[in-house]
Amino acid sequence: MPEMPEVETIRRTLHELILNKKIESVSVFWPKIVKHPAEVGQFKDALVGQNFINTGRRGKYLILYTDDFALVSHLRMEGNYGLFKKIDEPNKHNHVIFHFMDDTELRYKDVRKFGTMHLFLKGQEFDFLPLSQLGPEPLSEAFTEEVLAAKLAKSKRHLKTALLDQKVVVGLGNIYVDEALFRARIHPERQADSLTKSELTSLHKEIISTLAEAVQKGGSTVRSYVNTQGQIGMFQLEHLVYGRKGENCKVCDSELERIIVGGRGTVFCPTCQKK
DNA sequence: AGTTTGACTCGGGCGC
DNA sequence: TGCGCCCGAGTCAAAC
Repeated sequence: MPEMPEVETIRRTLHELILNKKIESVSVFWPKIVKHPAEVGQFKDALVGQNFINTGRRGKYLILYTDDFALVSHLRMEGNYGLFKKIDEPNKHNHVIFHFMDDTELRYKDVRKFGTMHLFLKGQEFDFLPLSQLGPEPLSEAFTEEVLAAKLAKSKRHLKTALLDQKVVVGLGNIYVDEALFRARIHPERQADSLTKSELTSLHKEIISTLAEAVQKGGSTVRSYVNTQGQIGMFQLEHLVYGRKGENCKVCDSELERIIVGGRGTVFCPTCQKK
């Protein structure tokens, strides 16, 4: 479940670990993870001799930059990276390994194997899917209330569904969308184009503050997530609704309900978030 | 064009 | 204990 705060935390902790590491070879044990280039052999060959020189993030995508390439990595549910000694015990869920010239290697671990990797020539990564169609970064100046309002005004979908659409704004997944909607006191099934000006103001503000706090707390550990240093996040302690079905609302003491919105489990407070 | 549906990716966990 | 089913997150293509 890495959403934006978890991916950002992984990026920050990974950055210093792999900076200036030179790739000697790459092993891919589960080729389906590599979506581009089409041939896994090209993926591996291209990276030989490359140094990791920077890291980036776009929405929930982690980007690892080498001298000539951009490796765009989506962690989906349980993907994660770790730096290990080559002599360290292997894990059966390590599907891609970047072997460095020294005695270390970067291991991509993914129990569900849902994650994806795309390798592009540096500078071209934003010209193709999966990065080419993404909406604004929620913690950037591009994400204004006006931009959010304009996108929602064009949509008759449920508000929650619209907010999970990465063309509207990137980074929100099932955890943070429920948290932001609760903080803004708006029902997840409100029609996206029905929000009042003050609701839009509140929603915009709460999306930003929820994500910013979550980044600051190192993300949310719900089941398996840890950062690259093996540390869990702390924002799950701040969750007001996600994973709290049947528990009492921390604001009004009502019992929190769980419904399905757009096929996604959704927890909200029927008193604080009226339709 | 906007929206919905389905496909796709799997192993863990649960029910029987 | 073992088997089979289903859940879950997110994206994208196809259908509507």
